[in-house]
Amino acid sequence: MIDPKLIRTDPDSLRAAQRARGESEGLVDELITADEARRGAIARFEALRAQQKDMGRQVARASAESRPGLLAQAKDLAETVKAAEQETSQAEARFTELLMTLPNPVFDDVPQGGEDDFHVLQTVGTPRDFAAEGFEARDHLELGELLGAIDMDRGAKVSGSRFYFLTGVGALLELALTQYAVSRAVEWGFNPMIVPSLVKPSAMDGTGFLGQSAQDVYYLPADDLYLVGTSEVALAAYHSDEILDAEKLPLRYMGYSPCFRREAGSYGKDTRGIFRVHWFDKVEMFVYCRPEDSEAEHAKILDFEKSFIESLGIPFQVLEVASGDLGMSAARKYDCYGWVPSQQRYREITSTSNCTQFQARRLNIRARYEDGVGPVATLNGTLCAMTRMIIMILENNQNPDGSVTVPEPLRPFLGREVLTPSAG
RNA sequence: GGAGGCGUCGCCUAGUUAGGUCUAUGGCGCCCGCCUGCUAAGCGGGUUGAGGGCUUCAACCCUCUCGUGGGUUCAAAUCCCACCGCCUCCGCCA
Repeated sequence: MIDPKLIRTDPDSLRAAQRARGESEGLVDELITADEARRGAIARFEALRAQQKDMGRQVARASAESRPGLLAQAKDLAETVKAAEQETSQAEARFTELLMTLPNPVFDDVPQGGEDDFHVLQTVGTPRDFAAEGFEARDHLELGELLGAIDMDRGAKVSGSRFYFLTGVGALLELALTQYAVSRAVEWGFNPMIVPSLVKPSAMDGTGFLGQSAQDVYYLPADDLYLVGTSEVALAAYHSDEILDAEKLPLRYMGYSPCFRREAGSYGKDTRGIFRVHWFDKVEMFVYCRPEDSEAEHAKILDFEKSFIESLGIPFQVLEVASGDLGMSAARKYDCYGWVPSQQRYREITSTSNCTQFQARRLNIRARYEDGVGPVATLNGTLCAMTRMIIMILENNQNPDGSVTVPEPLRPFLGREVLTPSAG
């Protein structure tokens, strides 16, 4: 069930939003036509149905003489009702189909353009000058191999390209990062959740991952299940078909799960190491809130991300992503890009999206407000994507001998201050 | 995987064996009122939810809702089919 209020609100701003994304404005007109058809069909059907019910009562009470005549009438009516019912369900299906293809309207002040038109909002920290320190920075894979932390060769042997094993201190590092991330999230009031990474099509579609990004998703046809690319999917669908208590908003969840990505469009890109892999583990933040609070909640999530990255001593930039690169569900998106010394540039480590009411409408998540029932807003944000964060930590904290200094906050969880190359 | 049982309006529950004011029973809980110095008890009333219409609000009207989706029928909580979920037992397994 889709909340039909969506397209009655303001067709003009929907058209503008479509323009901003470089998407078809005609879709909006089609939607409006489909909605009118749908409403008309429903009204006709409901009226007929009322008639039919009334007639049913008459038949039940009818005397033996009047019964046959009434029955004949009722029979005719039943056919009309059936036809109207079919028309209604077709009109509904058409409307839903169109609505599911409509991306979330982008906020007006989002930078226009595509992948390269992001705005840099902030730069935090200063990249180390390795030349001045007298040595050349190793990349994360070289360091990982020296430390006995990353094994790509056997990853490829066992599972194929873009798979890895984290070994020894590598495994310990991920576990420590996980513990640290979870402890911070809990401290900030997020309810920790370990969530399924296989979900039904309704969950995948509801979160907006079966649109343009469908080719990036693993699908298990034998079971009609999808492997999630982020725990956002399970966390969003968690409250699907529910009416939440507005008093309890915002609801803040932290999800931990493996994430699977086919990386279909990225052949030959970032093939070295664990930067771009088919599977990684991630601690994710997810928030349900009142629509009018979504921008404030978004800012909070971004602050949490910044605070987490900064606490690990990684120089980074905060970007606001441009309209054409937002994906289907986001009305606004901020990415944090961490410094990668071996590449001499900033690369994505976190991403937070304000999906406003988009996912809530598709997943039928509402709340009971003072003035009635309506959709909530949903937001998500990366707290710690393990592989990317491991890269950042290894490269930014490396020493000339190939050892890596463990960032202060991780030490209690890792039980050591420095990772040293293994003798063998 | 095999066998059996069960899904009713917050919770429990009647109704399903002969389909028809079921326009869903009763209890608990909750809400309002009465009573009371206060509380409890007692008494009276209300209470499934969603969508839409109308509307200042309220009232009122219509549709849908008995796990979900189909089917049979003039008419389905009730009959038929499929699916989903839960429980018990067996097998297998972490």
